Amino acid sequence: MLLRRANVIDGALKFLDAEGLDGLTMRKLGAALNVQGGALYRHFPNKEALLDAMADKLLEGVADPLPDGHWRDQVHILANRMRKALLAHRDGARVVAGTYAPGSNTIIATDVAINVLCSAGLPPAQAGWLTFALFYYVLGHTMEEQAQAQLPADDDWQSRNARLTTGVSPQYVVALQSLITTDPAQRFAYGLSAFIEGVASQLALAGPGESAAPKPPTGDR
Amino acid sequence: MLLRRANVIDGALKFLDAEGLDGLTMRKLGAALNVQGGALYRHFPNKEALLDAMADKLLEGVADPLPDGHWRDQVHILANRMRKALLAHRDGARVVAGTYAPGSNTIIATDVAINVLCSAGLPPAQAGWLTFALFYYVLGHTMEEQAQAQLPADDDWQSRNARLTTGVSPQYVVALQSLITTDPAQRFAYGLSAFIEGVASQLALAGPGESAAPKPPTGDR
DNA sequence: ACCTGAACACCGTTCAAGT
DNA sequence: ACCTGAACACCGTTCAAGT
Repeated sequence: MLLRRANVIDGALKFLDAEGLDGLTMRKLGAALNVQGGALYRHFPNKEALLDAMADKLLEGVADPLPDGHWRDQVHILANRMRKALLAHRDGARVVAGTYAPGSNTIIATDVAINVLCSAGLPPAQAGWLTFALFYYVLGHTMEEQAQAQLPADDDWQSRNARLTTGVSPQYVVALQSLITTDPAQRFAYGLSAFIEGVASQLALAGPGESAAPKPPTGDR
Repeated sequence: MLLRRANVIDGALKFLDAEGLDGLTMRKLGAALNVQGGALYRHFPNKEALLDAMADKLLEGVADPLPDGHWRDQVHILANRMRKALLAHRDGARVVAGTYAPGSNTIIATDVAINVLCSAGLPPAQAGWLTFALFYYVLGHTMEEQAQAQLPADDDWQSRNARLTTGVSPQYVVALQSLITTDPAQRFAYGLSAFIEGVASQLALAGPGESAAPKPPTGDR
Protein backbone atom coordinates (compact mmCIF):
# COMPACT_ATOMS: atom_id res chain seq x y z
CA MET A 1 0.00 0.00 0.00
CA LEU A 2 1.40 3.34 -0.99
CA LEU A 3 2.27 5.92 1.57
CA ARG A 4 0.70 9.34 1.54
CA ARG A 5 1.97 12.46 3.17
CA ALA A 6 -0.81 12.35 5.76
CA ASN A 7 0.03 8.73 6.59
CA VAL A 8 3.60 9.70 7.33
CA ILE A 9 2.52 12.49 9.67
CA ASP A 10 0.07 10.24 11.51
CA GLY A 11 2.64 7.48 11.76
CA ALA A 12 5.23 9.94 13.03
CA LEU A 13 2.89 11.12 15.80
CA LYS A 14 2.18 7.53 16.76
CA PHE A 15 5.90 6.85 16.78
CA LEU A 16 6.40 9.92 18.94
CA ASP A 17 4.09 8.54 21.62
CA ALA A 18 5.96 5.25 21.61
CA GLU A 19 9.58 6.34 21.40
CA GLY A 20 9.72 10.08 22.11
CA LEU A 21 11.26 12.85 20.06
CA ASP A 22 14.83 11.70 20.72
CA GLY A 23 13.97 8.27 19.35
CA LEU A 24 12.42 9.63 16.18
CA THR A 25 14.74 8.80 13.33
CA MET A 26 14.03 8.77 9.62
CA ARG A 27 15.23 5.18 9.44
CA LYS A 28 13.21 4.00 12.44
CA LEU A 29 10.11 5.89 11.37
CA GLY A 30 10.48 4.33 7.94
CA ALA A 31 10.68 0.90 9.51
CA ALA A 32 7.53 1.60 11.54
CA LEU A 33 5.81 2.43 8.26
CA ASN A 34 7.23 -0.65 6.52
CA VAL A 35 9.39 1.43 4.27
CA GLN A 36 13.04 2.33 3.87
CA GLY A 37 14.19 5.53 5.60
CA GLY A 38 15.08 7.22 2.38
CA ALA A 39 11.57 6.70 1.02
CA LEU A 40 10.26 9.38 3.37
CA TYR A 41 12.04 11.96 1.25
CA ARG A 42 9.41 11.44 -1.46
CA HIS A 43 7.00 13.16 0.95
CA PHE A 44 9.16 15.67 2.80
CA PRO A 45 12.28 17.49 1.63
CA ASN A 46 13.95 16.86 4.99
CA LYS A 47 13.34 15.90 8.60
CA GLU A 48 12.76 19.49 9.63
CA ALA A 49 9.81 19.71 7.22
CA LEU A 50 8.36 16.54 8.72
CA LEU A 51 8.65 17.97 12.21
CA ASP A 52 7.02 21.21 11.07
CA ALA A 53 4.14 19.22 9.62
CA MET A 54 3.82 17.23 12.85
CA ALA A 55 3.76 20.45 14.87
CA ASP A 56 1.05 21.87 12.70
CA LYS A 57 -1.01 18.70 12.91
CA LEU A 58 -0.68 18.85 16.68
CA LEU A 59 -2.31 22.28 16.73
CA GLU A 60 -5.29 21.20 14.65
CA GLY A 61 -8.52 22.35 16.22
CA VAL A 62 -6.97 24.98 18.46
CA ALA A 63 -8.37 27.73 16.23
CA ASP A 64 -11.87 26.24 15.95
CA PRO A 65 -14.64 28.84 16.26
CA LEU A 66 -14.82 30.32 19.73
CA PRO A 67 -18.12 30.74 21.54
CA ASP A 68 -19.26 34.34 21.82
CA GLY A 69 -18.40 35.91 25.10
CA HIS A 70 -15.97 38.04 27.01
CA TRP A 71 -12.45 38.23 25.61
CA ARG A 72 -11.15 36.94 28.94
CA ASP A 73 -13.08 33.72 28.52
CA GLN A 74 -11.98 33.41 24.92
CA VAL A 75 -8.31 33.78 25.85
CA HIS A 76 -8.85 31.22 28.56
CA ILE A 77 -10.40 28.75 26.12
CA LEU A 78 -7.73 29.29 23.51
CA ALA A 79 -4.89 28.77 25.96
CA ASN A 80 -6.45 25.65 27.43
CA ARG A 81 -7.11 24.21 23.99
CA MET A 82 -3.48 24.77 23.08
CA ARG A 83 -2.20 23.22 26.28
CA LYS A 84 -4.43 20.20 25.78
CA ALA A 85 -3.28 19.82 22.18
CA LEU A 86 0.39 19.95 23.18
CA LEU A 87 -0.10 17.43 25.96
CA ALA A 88 -1.97 15.03 23.69
CA HIS A 89 1.27 13.52 22.37
CA ARG A 90 4.53 12.74 24.08
CA ASP A 91 7.05 15.59 23.63
CA GLY A 92 4.32 17.53 21.81
CA ALA A 93 5.42 20.84 23.29
CA ARG A 94 9.04 20.26 22.30
CA VAL A 95 8.02 19.43 18.75
CA VAL A 96 6.03 22.64 18.42
CA ALA A 97 8.70 24.74 20.15
CA GLY A 98 11.25 23.52 17.62
CA THR A 99 9.19 24.59 14.64
CA TYR A 100 10.89 26.86 12.15
CA ALA A 101 8.21 27.42 9.52
CA PRO A 102 4.72 27.86 11.00
CA GLY A 103 2.03 25.79 9.30
CA SER A 104 -1.50 26.84 8.53
CA ASN A 105 -2.94 25.70 11.86
CA THR A 106 -0.30 27.70 13.70
CA ILE A 107 -1.06 30.74 11.59
CA ILE A 108 -4.82 30.68 12.04
CA ALA A 109 -4.45 30.03 15.77
CA THR A 110 -2.30 33.13 15.99
CA ASP A 111 -4.81 34.98 13.89
CA VAL A 112 -7.68 34.02 16.17
CA ALA A 113 -5.77 35.04 19.28
CA ILE A 114 -4.80 38.39 17.79
CA ASN A 115 -8.40 39.10 16.90
CA VAL A 116 -9.62 38.22 20.36
CA LEU A 117 -7.19 40.74 21.84
CA CYS A 118 -8.10 43.31 19.21
CA SER A 119 -11.77 42.89 19.96
CA ALA A 120 -10.87 43.55 23.57
CA GLY A 121 -9.56 46.93 22.50
CA LEU A 122 -5.85 46.39 21.84
CA PRO A 123 -4.17 47.77 18.71
CA PRO A 124 -3.15 44.96 16.30
CA ALA A 125 0.58 45.35 16.88
CA GLN A 126 0.28 45.05 20.65
CA ALA A 127 -2.24 42.25 20.26
CA GLY A 128 0.38 40.38 18.26
CA TRP A 129 3.09 40.92 20.84
CA LEU A 130 0.91 39.69 23.67
CA THR A 131 -0.31 36.75 21.60
CA PHE A 132 3.25 35.60 21.25
CA ALA A 133 3.82 36.15 24.95
CA LEU A 134 0.82 33.92 25.64
CA PHE A 135 2.14 31.22 23.33
CA TYR A 136 5.55 31.34 25.00
CA TYR A 137 3.83 30.80 28.32
CA VAL A 138 1.75 27.87 27.11
CA LEU A 139 4.73 26.28 25.37
CA GLY A 140 7.08 26.79 28.29
CA HIS A 141 4.61 25.45 30.79
CA THR A 142 3.70 22.37 28.79
CA MET A 143 7.34 21.63 27.97
CA GLU A 144 8.08 21.67 31.67
CA GLU A 145 5.07 19.45 32.37
CA GLN A 146 6.23 16.91 29.84
CA ALA A 147 9.84 17.09 30.97
CA GLN A 148 8.78 16.45 34.54
CA ALA A 149 6.68 13.48 33.47
CA GLN A 150 9.83 11.86 32.07
CA LEU A 151 12.20 12.32 35.01
CA PRO A 152 11.28 9.90 37.82
CA ALA A 153 12.44 6.91 35.83
CA ASP A 154 16.14 7.70 35.53
CA ASP A 155 16.78 10.02 38.46
CA ASP A 156 16.27 9.36 42.14
CA TRP A 157 14.33 12.33 43.44
CA GLN A 158 16.58 12.42 46.53
CA SER A 159 20.03 13.48 45.39
CA ARG A 160 18.41 15.57 42.69
CA ASN A 161 16.45 17.61 45.20
CA ALA A 162 19.46 17.96 47.46
CA ARG A 163 21.52 19.46 44.65
CA LEU A 164 18.77 21.92 43.75
CA THR A 165 18.21 22.93 47.33
CA THR A 166 21.60 23.82 48.81
CA GLY A 167 22.59 27.42 49.45
CA VAL A 168 19.20 28.70 48.51
CA SER A 169 16.43 30.61 50.26
CA PRO A 170 13.62 28.81 52.09
CA GLN A 171 11.15 30.45 49.71
CA TYR A 172 12.91 28.72 46.85
CA VAL A 173 12.59 25.37 48.55
CA VAL A 174 8.87 25.87 49.09
CA ALA A 175 8.44 27.02 45.50
CA LEU A 176 10.28 23.98 44.17
CA GLN A 177 8.19 21.70 46.37
CA SER A 178 4.96 23.19 45.07
CA LEU A 179 6.16 22.78 41.52
CA ILE A 180 6.15 19.03 42.02
CA THR A 181 3.20 18.86 44.36
CA THR A 182 0.62 21.11 42.79
CA ASP A 183 -1.65 19.99 39.98
CA PRO A 184 -0.11 21.34 36.74
CA ALA A 185 -3.55 22.42 35.56
CA GLN A 186 -3.89 24.64 38.60
CA ARG A 187 -0.44 26.16 38.14
CA PHE A 188 -1.25 26.75 34.49
CA ALA A 189 -4.54 28.46 35.32
CA TYR A 190 -2.81 30.74 37.79
CA GLY A 191 -0.26 32.05 35.32
CA LEU A 192 -2.93 32.31 32.66
CA SER A 193 -5.11 34.51 34.83
CA ALA A 194 -2.10 36.68 35.60
CA PHE A 195 -1.53 37.03 31.87
CA ILE A 196 -5.16 37.96 31.31
CA GLU A 197 -5.01 40.61 33.99
CA GLY A 198 -1.81 41.89 32.44
CA VAL A 199 -3.63 42.25 29.14
CA ALA A 200 -6.45 44.06 30.89
CA SER A 201 -4.00 46.54 32.38
CA GLN A 202 -2.51 47.35 28.96
CA LEU A 203 -6.04 47.75 27.70
CA ALA A 204 -6.91 50.41 30.23
CA LEU A 205 -3.67 52.13 29.34
CA ALA A 206 -4.11 52.10 25.58
CA GLY A 207 -7.70 52.73 24.73
CA PRO A 208 -10.41 52.87 27.39
CA GLY A 209 -13.48 53.09 25.25
CA GLU A 210 -14.26 50.16 22.95
CA SER A 211 -14.02 47.51 25.64
CA ALA A 212 -17.11 45.42 26.31
CA ALA A 213 -15.93 44.72 29.84
CA PRO A 214 -18.26 45.48 32.72
CA LYS A 215 -15.35 46.85 34.66
CA PRO A 216 -13.39 49.89 33.54
CA PRO A 217 -13.86 52.78 35.94
CA THR A 218 -11.42 54.59 33.62
CA GLY A 219 -9.01 55.60 36.30
CA ASP A 220 -6.24 56.34 33.84
CA ARG A 221 -2.53 56.90 34.54
CA MET B 1 48.98 23.50 27.25
CA LEU B 2 46.43 21.45 29.12
CA LEU B 3 42.77 22.10 28.77
CA ARG B 4 40.67 22.94 31.77
CA ARG B 5 36.93 22.64 32.10
CA ALA B 6 36.54 26.43 32.07
CA ASN B 7 38.63 26.67 28.89
CA VAL B 8 36.31 24.26 27.16
CA ILE B 9 33.24 26.27 28.14
CA ASP B 10 34.80 29.55 27.02
CA GLY B 11 35.95 28.00 23.77
CA ALA B 12 32.53 26.52 23.19
CA LEU B 13 30.87 29.93 23.61
CA LYS B 14 33.38 31.47 21.21
CA PHE B 15 32.67 28.66 18.77
CA LEU B 16 28.95 29.28 19.20
CA ASP B 17 29.34 32.89 18.07
CA ALA B 18 31.29 31.79 15.02
CA GLU B 19 29.34 28.74 13.86
CA GLY B 20 26.04 28.68 15.72
CA LEU B 21 24.50 25.90 17.76
CA ASP B 22 23.85 23.68 14.75
CA GLY B 23 27.53 23.84 13.85
CA LEU B 24 28.70 22.94 17.34
CA THR B 25 30.12 19.45 17.20
CA MET B 26 32.36 17.68 19.66
CA ARG B 27 34.85 17.01 16.87
CA LYS B 28 34.81 20.57 15.53
CA LEU B 29 34.95 22.11 18.98
CA GLY B 30 37.87 19.86 19.75
CA ALA B 31 39.65 21.04 16.62
CA ALA B 32 39.04 24.67 17.60
CA LEU B 33 40.73 23.87 20.92
CA ASN B 34 43.59 22.00 19.22
CA VAL B 35 42.46 18.73 20.62
CA GLN B 36 40.78 15.55 19.44
CA GLY B 37 36.99 15.40 19.82
CA GLY B 38 37.12 12.54 22.23
CA ALA B 39 39.41 14.46 24.56
CA LEU B 40 36.50 16.65 25.61
CA TYR B 41 35.05 13.67 27.46
CA ARG B 42 37.78 14.10 30.09
CA HIS B 43 35.94 17.28 31.11
CA PHE B 44 32.29 16.50 30.44
CA PRO B 45 30.49 13.16 30.55
CA ASN B 46 28.61 14.02 27.36
CA LYS B 47 27.62 16.83 25.03
CA GLU B 48 24.47 17.56 27.01
CA ALA B 49 26.56 18.32 30.10
CA LEU B 50 28.70 20.70 28.06
CA LEU B 51 25.60 22.50 26.81
CA ASP B 52 24.24 22.71 30.35
CA ALA B 53 27.52 24.27 31.49
CA MET B 54 27.42 26.73 28.59
CA ALA B 55 23.86 27.69 29.49
CA ASP B 56 24.81 28.30 33.08
CA LYS B 57 27.84 30.35 32.09
CA LEU B 58 25.59 32.43 29.86
CA LEU B 59 23.43 33.37 32.85
CA GLU B 60 26.37 34.49 34.97
CA GLY B 61 25.70 37.88 36.53
CA VAL B 62 21.94 37.76 36.08
CA ALA B 63 21.48 37.18 39.80
CA ASP B 64 23.92 39.87 40.92
CA PRO B 65 22.66 41.94 43.86
CA LEU B 66 19.69 44.08 42.91
CA PRO B 67 19.47 47.72 43.94
CA ASP B 68 16.93 48.39 46.63
CA GLY B 69 13.64 49.62 45.30
CA HIS B 70 10.17 48.71 44.23
CA TRP B 71 9.63 45.08 43.23
CA ARG B 72 8.40 46.27 39.83
CA ASP B 73 11.76 47.85 39.11
CA GLN B 74 13.57 44.79 40.38
CA VAL B 75 11.59 42.49 38.09
CA HIS B 76 12.29 44.87 35.26
CA ILE B 77 16.01 44.81 35.94
CA LEU B 78 16.12 41.05 36.31
CA ALA B 79 14.27 40.42 33.06
CA ASN B 80 16.41 42.87 31.12
CA ARG B 81 19.59 41.38 32.53
CA MET B 82 18.46 37.95 31.45
CA ARG B 83 17.51 39.14 27.98
CA LYS B 84 20.87 40.86 27.58
CA ALA B 85 22.72 37.76 28.76
CA LEU B 86 20.87 35.52 26.30
CA LEU B 87 21.49 37.90 23.41
CA ALA B 88 25.19 38.20 24.21
CA HIS B 89 26.00 35.02 22.26
CA ARG B 90 24.62 33.64 19.04
CA ASP B 91 21.83 31.11 19.74
CA GLY B 92 22.20 31.88 23.44
CA ALA B 93 18.47 31.59 24.07
CA ARG B 94 18.27 28.23 22.30
CA VAL B 95 21.14 26.91 24.36
CA VAL B 96 19.49 27.91 27.62
CA ALA B 97 16.07 26.69 26.51
CA GLY B 98 17.54 23.26 25.79
CA THR B 99 18.99 22.90 29.26
CA TYR B 100 18.01 19.79 31.18
CA ALA B 101 19.88 20.18 34.47
CA PRO B 102 19.88 23.74 35.78
CA GLY B 103 23.29 25.01 36.90
CA SER B 104 24.05 27.14 39.91
CA ASN B 105 23.62 30.45 38.09
CA THR B 106 20.21 29.34 36.88
CA ILE B 107 19.25 28.30 40.37
CA ILE B 108 20.29 31.50 42.10
CA ALA B 109 18.65 33.61 39.39
CA THR B 110 15.42 31.74 40.03
CA ASP B 111 15.94 32.19 43.73
CA VAL B 112 16.40 35.92 43.39
CA ALA B 113 13.31 36.27 41.23
CA ILE B 114 11.20 34.24 43.63
CA ASN B 115 12.32 36.39 46.53
CA VAL B 116 11.53 39.60 44.67
CA LEU B 117 7.99 38.38 44.10
CA CYS B 118 7.71 37.16 47.68
CA SER B 119 8.84 40.52 48.99
CA ALA B 120 6.09 42.01 46.86
CA GLY B 121 3.62 39.96 48.86
CA LEU B 122 3.16 36.73 46.91
CA PRO B 123 3.23 33.33 48.63
CA PRO B 124 6.37 31.35 47.68
CA ALA B 125 4.54 28.78 45.57
CA GLN B 126 2.82 31.40 43.43
CA ALA B 127 6.04 33.41 43.27
CA GLY B 128 7.70 30.32 41.81
CA TRP B 129 5.00 29.78 39.23
CA LEU B 130 5.15 33.36 38.03
CA THR B 131 8.94 33.32 38.03
CA PHE B 132 8.85 30.45 35.59
CA ALA B 133 6.24 32.27 33.54
CA LEU B 134 8.58 35.26 33.37
CA PHE B 135 11.48 33.07 32.29
CA TYR B 136 9.35 31.46 29.58
CA TYR B 137 8.56 34.93 28.29
CA VAL B 138 12.16 36.09 28.27
CA LEU B 139 13.35 32.86 26.67
CA GLY B 140 10.62 32.81 24.04
CA HIS B 141 11.12 36.43 23.14
CA THR B 142 14.89 36.20 22.83
CA MET B 143 14.68 32.95 20.87
CA GLU B 144 12.44 34.70 18.41
CA GLU B 145 14.77 37.69 18.26
CA GLN B 146 17.72 35.47 17.48
CA ALA B 147 15.79 33.36 14.99
CA GLN B 148 14.71 36.48 13.15
CA ALA B 149 18.28 37.75 13.05
CA GLN B 150 19.24 34.60 11.12
CA LEU B 151 16.53 34.56 8.47
CA PRO B 152 17.22 37.25 5.84
CA ALA B 153 20.22 35.40 4.46
CA ASP B 154 18.53 32.27 3.15
CA ASP B 155 14.93 33.37 2.64
CA ASP B 156 13.63 36.12 0.42
CA TRP B 157 11.26 38.12 2.57
CA GLN B 158 8.79 38.28 -0.32
CA SER B 159 7.45 34.79 -0.87
CA ARG B 160 7.80 34.17 2.82
CA ASN B 161 5.52 37.02 3.72
CA ALA B 162 3.04 36.08 1.03
CA ARG B 163 2.73 32.57 2.43
CA LEU B 164 2.18 33.88 5.96
CA THR B 165 -0.35 36.44 4.87
CA THR B 166 -2.95 34.65 2.75
CA GLY B 167 -6.41 33.90 4.10
CA VAL B 168 -5.77 35.81 7.25
CA SER B 169 -7.28 38.86 8.94
CA PRO B 170 -5.97 42.37 8.29
CA GLN B 171 -5.14 42.61 12.00
CA TYR B 172 -2.82 39.66 11.60
CA VAL B 173 -1.04 41.33 8.72
CA VAL B 174 -0.49 44.49 10.74
CA ALA B 175 0.70 42.46 13.72
CA LEU B 176 3.17 40.54 11.57
CA GLN B 177 4.43 43.76 10.04
CA SER B 178 5.03 45.30 13.44
CA LEU B 179 6.89 42.21 14.55
CA ILE B 180 9.53 42.92 11.92
CA THR B 181 9.36 46.70 12.10
CA THR B 182 9.31 47.44 15.80
CA ASP B 183 12.44 47.57 17.92
CA PRO B 184 12.63 44.22 19.76
CA ALA B 185 13.57 46.03 22.97
CA GLN B 186 10.31 47.95 22.82
CA ARG B 187 8.25 44.83 22.16
CA PHE B 188 10.04 43.13 25.02
CA ALA B 189 9.35 46.02 27.39
CA TYR B 190 5.67 45.98 26.48
CA GLY B 191 5.16 42.33 27.31
CA LEU B 192 7.26 42.70 30.42
CA SER B 193 5.12 45.53 31.75
CA ALA B 194 2.02 43.44 31.02
CA PHE B 195 3.58 40.64 33.06
CA ILE B 196 4.37 42.99 35.92
CA GLU B 197 0.81 44.28 35.96
CA GLY B 198 -0.38 40.70 35.91
CA VAL B 199 1.71 40.01 38.99
CA ALA B 200 0.27 43.11 40.64
CA SER B 201 -3.24 41.86 40.02
CA GLN B 202 -2.52 38.51 41.66
CA LEU B 203 -0.99 40.40 44.54
CA ALA B 204 -4.13 42.37 45.23
CA LEU B 205 -6.04 39.12 45.06
CA ALA B 206 -3.82 37.12 47.40
CA GLY B 207 -2.69 39.32 50.24
CA PRO B 208 -3.28 43.05 50.26
CA GLY B 209 -1.27 44.10 53.28
CA GLU B 210 2.50 43.55 53.14
CA SER B 211 3.01 45.28 49.82
CA ALA B 212 5.32 48.30 49.79
CA ALA B 213 3.52 49.66 46.76
CA PRO B 214 2.14 53.18 46.88
CA LYS B 215 -0.94 51.97 45.07
CA PRO B 216 -3.30 49.37 46.54
CA PRO B 217 -6.71 50.90 47.19
CA THR B 218 -7.63 47.38 48.37
CA GLY B 219 -10.63 46.96 46.14
CA ASP B 220 -10.73 43.21 46.57
CA ARG B 221 -12.63 40.63 44.47
C1' DA C 1 45.87 13.41 34.37
C1' DC C 2 45.22 14.40 29.78
C1' DC C 3 45.40 13.28 24.98
C1' DT C 4 45.68 10.44 20.43
C1' DG C 5 43.95 7.34 17.04
C1' DA C 6 40.90 4.41 15.80
C1' DA C 7 36.88 2.20 16.15
C1' DC C 8 31.54 1.37 17.02
C1' DA C 9 26.97 2.25 16.26
C1' DC C 10 24.52 5.18 14.64
C1' DC C 11 22.64 9.63 11.95
C1' DG C 12 20.33 12.67 7.68
C1' DT C 13 20.41 12.66 2.96
C1' DT C 14 21.12 11.26 -1.95
C1' DC C 15 20.48 8.54 -5.92
C1' DA C 16 20.75 4.93 -9.37
C1' DA C 17 17.91 1.26 -10.15
C1' DG C 18 13.83 -1.24 -9.86
C1' DT C 19 8.23 -1.83 -10.02
C1' DA D 1 5.01 7.88 -8.68
C1' DC D 2 6.90 5.43 -5.09
C1' DC D 3 10.28 2.41 -3.16
C1' DT D 4 14.86 -0.32 -2.48
C1' DG D 5 19.66 -0.77 -1.56
C1' DA D 6 23.61 1.12 -1.04
C1' DA D 7 26.45 4.69 -0.45
C1' DC D 8 28.37 9.48 1.42
C1' DA D 9 29.59 12.47 4.86
C1' DC D 10 29.00 13.03 8.92
C1' DC D 11 27.63 12.35 14.24
C1' DG D 12 28.30 11.17 19.79
C1' DT D 13 30.83 8.17 22.41
C1' DT D 14 34.33 4.72 23.96
C1' DC D 15 38.78 3.00 24.86
C1' DA D 16 43.35 1.02 24.45
C1' DA D 17 47.56 3.12 24.16
C1' DG D 18 50.71 6.74 24.64
C1' DT D 19 53.07 11.05 27.41
